[in-house]
Amino acid sequence: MPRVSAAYLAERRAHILEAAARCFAREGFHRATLQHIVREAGLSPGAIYRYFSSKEDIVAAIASERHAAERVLLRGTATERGALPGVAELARAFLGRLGRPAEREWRRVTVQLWSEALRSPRVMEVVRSGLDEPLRLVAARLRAGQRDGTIARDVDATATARVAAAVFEGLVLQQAWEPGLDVERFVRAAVRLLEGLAPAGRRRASARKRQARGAQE
Amino acid sequence: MPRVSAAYLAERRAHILEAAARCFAREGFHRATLQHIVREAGLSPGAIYRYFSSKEDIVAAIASERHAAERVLLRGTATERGALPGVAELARAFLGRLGRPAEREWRRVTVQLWSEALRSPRVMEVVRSGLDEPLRLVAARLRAGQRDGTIARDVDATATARVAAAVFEGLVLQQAWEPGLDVERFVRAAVRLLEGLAPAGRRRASARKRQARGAQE
Amino acid sequence: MPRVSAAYLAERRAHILEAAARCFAREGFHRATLQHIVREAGLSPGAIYRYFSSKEDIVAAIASERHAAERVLLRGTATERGALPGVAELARAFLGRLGRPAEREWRRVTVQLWSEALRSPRVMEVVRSGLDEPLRLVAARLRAGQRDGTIARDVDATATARVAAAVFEGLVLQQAWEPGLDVERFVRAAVRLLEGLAPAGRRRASARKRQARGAQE
Amino acid sequence: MPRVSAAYLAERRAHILEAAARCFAREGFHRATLQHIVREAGLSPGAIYRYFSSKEDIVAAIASERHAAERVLLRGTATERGALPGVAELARAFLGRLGRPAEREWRRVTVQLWSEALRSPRVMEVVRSGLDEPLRLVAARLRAGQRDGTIARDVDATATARVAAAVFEGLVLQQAWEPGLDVERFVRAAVRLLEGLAPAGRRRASARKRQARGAQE
DNA sequence: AATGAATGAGCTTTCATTCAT
DNA sequence: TATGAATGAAAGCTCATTCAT
Repeated sequence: MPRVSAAYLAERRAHILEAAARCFAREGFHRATLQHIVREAGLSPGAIYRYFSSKEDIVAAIASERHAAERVLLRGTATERGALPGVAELARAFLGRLGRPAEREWRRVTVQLWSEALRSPRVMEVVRSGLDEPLRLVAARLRAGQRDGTIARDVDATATARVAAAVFEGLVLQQAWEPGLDVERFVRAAVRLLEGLAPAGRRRASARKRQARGAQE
Repeated sequence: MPRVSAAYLAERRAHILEAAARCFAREGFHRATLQHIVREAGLSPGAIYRYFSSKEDIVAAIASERHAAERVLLRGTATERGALPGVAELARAFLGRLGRPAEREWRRVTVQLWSEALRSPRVMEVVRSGLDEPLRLVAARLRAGQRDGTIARDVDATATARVAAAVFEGLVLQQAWEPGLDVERFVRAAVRLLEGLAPAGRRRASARKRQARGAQE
Repeated sequence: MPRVSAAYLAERRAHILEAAARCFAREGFHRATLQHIVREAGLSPGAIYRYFSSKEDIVAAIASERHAAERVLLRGTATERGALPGVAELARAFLGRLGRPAEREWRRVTVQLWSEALRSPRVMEVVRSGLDEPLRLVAARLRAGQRDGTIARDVDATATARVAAAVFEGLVLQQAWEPGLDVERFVRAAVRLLEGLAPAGRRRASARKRQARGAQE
Repeated sequence: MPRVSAAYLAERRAHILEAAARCFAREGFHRATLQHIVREAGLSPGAIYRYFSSKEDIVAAIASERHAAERVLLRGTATERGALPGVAELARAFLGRLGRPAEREWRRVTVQLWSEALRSPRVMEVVRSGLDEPLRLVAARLRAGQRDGTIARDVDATATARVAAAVFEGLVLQQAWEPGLDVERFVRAAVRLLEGLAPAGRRRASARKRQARGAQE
């Protein structure tokens, strides 16, 4: 099948990546053998190696794809609204997406990428650069909120952004372990925490509204 | 009628686990071979198999040890103080401990256990039961705070406990990736978030104290 | 009804063989992959297989080409002069040619063909028929020398021809290992040995001439 | 089978080497797979890798063993006799040994080592150091002969030693190709050539003796 | 209780060859 | 004719595990 289009090649590559991701989600990077991927992709070993130079290359490519998808998601969130709602929207975008059953596979792969990053500089680079941009963005929004008075001045924007990222990571993890987790509820609790960053005086109104609903469970 | 004392056996077992943990931290569960562990422990393969039935058994044992250590830590935190300070103390105990360089190895192993849990029911069981107890404890303290008025009624204690656990997990992860991370600052930001859970009226005083210091960075 | 001329085909074939020989000289028959040859020739795998039915076919073709070239060289040496000078000329023709840097590649390929012949009847046939003709020719010249009195009667022409061939082979080998080898000097020493085949009485004159120069090193 | 003697280990190693040599002689280094060697040795792949770190390591070890054996052979030849007989003895020792059917396998392996040396620095080193010592020894004996008058002054000892080595190499090759070769006759012809190095005057007597037998074939 | 040589299934990767285009 | 993506058998090698000593 010679002289095929670039689109065909890209599609083939994506096809392999998807097959590999399914295998990795199911069995882990190390248990999933190339034979599994070969079978899942319906190809031959040689075909795989035409698109990727090694198994690790596939892992790194998956990390990259994931990273790219998150970057798109990140940039898609509006910046127009107030700082606190902006961050909350970000949280909903990221966390909410994870709740979708279709993402189940990705959550499992993501957790593995975290651990793989500890061994593979290539994966580490992808994973860390995937963390840095959200960190900067959230910190910037928090600082904007401090300037326009919607966020208390005593908040450490940089460190709080890290905490927010940690919440996201922890959710990915807990959901990977417990697919039935109630993400909506988790997200609401996270957003409630964020609202505690508002200056003391400004919290009254929203607090009262919420009080009406009452605590759950 | 054992030829050697139980203490000797326990010591041997612990010795192997420590050697294995060093190997796992250094190379990951899958890259670390039994030969590496054998070398690190200064023993023979046969000796290892006298104490553990398989490599996975070693991994599970490490997870258990970790779990037991955390349980001790958890139970060591006082319940006497008010709810919010109690949770904050818990946060400091767990998060602060992670900052110690000596724990660096453990952080790396922990992240790997998370991903290993996805494949191994045994590890999963240990890891999840290690999460459940803190979850219950934190939720209970939050509810106690709601009863005594130090925590707002609109807070979802159960979900917030999960968010708190997520913050802990995210910190473990970020520190594993970036050993130089400023944990103190991270912990302060996390505690600040928790304080936002206080009822609107009660926050004025502490907020003003903090305002004096100003935000960092 | 060929679409392209026979000359074009032959040229293509030769082009591939040259590319293959360069690869073989550089990496050996077994390390050199068809992909290497494809790249070196600037063609596609399919194109190669249009001219050769297998990798081994290329090897055999290279051996044949080499053989043909040597046959030409062999027939080009004059038979007119006396027997001993005739053999010496042959030696000079063969050995001297090897000294040329351009032949370096061929020496490496030749040594590999020798070893390949042990496994491949096709290569063996080519290699041995390439040895037989020189063997017969040299033996014939030695016998002619015995008839005209320039070579001692006690010389075993057939066996001596083999020894002469061995000298040639050994030189190819030593030069393949050590490209800087002083071939001229080697050839002189070999010719000097041949002169020892002259009947005792006839050696005086040439011996004295040489004595003047003295031994080297 | 733990804690075995060093002798057992050495024997095991030798056993593997012999099995490998048989495979290599039969199929060549590249065609002979580890599985072949495993089967021939009656062991498992893992067992082989306990003694050798790679297939190439086995090849190099075989070259070394061969080299060591030749060194012993070389040193075993007397130096007491005159120079020319000394060299002739050397020739007989080396060449004669090759004629033995038991050495057939070794000849085939040797030819392959020559070609392997072109690709493997390790093998090259072994092969070349195996050539250097005989070269020096033969050259020294030739020079001794020149000093005591048994070898003509016009002989280039160094280059002639190389020619002698070439004769040896050529014989190995020709015999590998043609196991039925009459080595005795080849050796006699080679020795006859060496005798031509005697000063002109001294050759009369031996020449006449030989004349009686006459040329063969 | 401890040793460590041995096992062997199974890993990732290669590469001569094919054939739809 | 030529292309080059695809094949798939088989390569070298690893390593968790066993068991005779």
